[in-house]
Amino acid sequence: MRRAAAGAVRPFPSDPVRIATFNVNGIAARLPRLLDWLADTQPDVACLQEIKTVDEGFPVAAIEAAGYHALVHGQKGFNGVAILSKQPAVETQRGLPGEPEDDHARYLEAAIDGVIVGAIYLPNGNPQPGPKFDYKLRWFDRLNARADALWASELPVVLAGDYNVCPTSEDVFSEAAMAADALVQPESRAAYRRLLGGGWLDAIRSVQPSGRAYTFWDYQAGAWPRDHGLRIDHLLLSPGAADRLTAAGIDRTVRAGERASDHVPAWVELRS
DNA sequence: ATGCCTATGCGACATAGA
Repeated sequence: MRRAAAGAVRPFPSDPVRIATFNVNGIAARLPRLLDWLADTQPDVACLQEIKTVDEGFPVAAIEAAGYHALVHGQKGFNGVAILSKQPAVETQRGLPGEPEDDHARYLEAAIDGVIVGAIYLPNGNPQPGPKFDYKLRWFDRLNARADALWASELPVVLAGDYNVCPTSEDVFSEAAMAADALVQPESRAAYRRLLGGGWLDAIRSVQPSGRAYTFWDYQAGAWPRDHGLRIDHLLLSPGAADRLTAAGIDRTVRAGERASDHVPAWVELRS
């Protein structure tokens, strides 16, 4: 398959556009793995979560050398999102409106090559019940409001990221082991279902309607070798994007690498 | 019931993750 060379604009406009999401769990610790993955899979857009650095700490030079522009919404120590793109990106939103005292860096959005791409790092919400879980649900409400506004624009939109929700029991290695976890609570699942009910397409499930499609394996308790995973990284497509969907997948083998993130990338391809 | 493991911070343990 023809793909753009690193650093070049897409030379064949008829090629599908690949848009990916990857929770790197620390850009500083993960840079070698990130660069390997970019070189191997050549996504046109990559939404990153948990960069765990301020904007000034982002390795812009290495990312540019790999052929990508970078938009960064960072934070000291934890959280932080970024959007990498081969084509120039125009930022359309930084943070979600609706809660001025919220200082977490969890949302960044840009227009790239005619597609609106939102990078999402939804709050984990543990322990639940409690203030962190309440924050998660409020943040989910704000995301739903943003999704409604984007829907109304009728533009092709991809909302990609770590949603910290296992949508159904098929997305959890063990419902019993996870029963008390914020990721599987009915309120969390209901908020995610509200997006789908509004018409957004869960791209991974649209190509693989059932069965395991995990994107996360804990570092602890041998979760990866036992395949005790979760599906929590999702790409939601508006109708304008869904109409162009040609493929979607999960780069599962990334989890086996040296000093891997606990998440792996997920991606979609949209025809031009 | 809890910790297991990993990353970050101005660190010599704590916080956060999921």
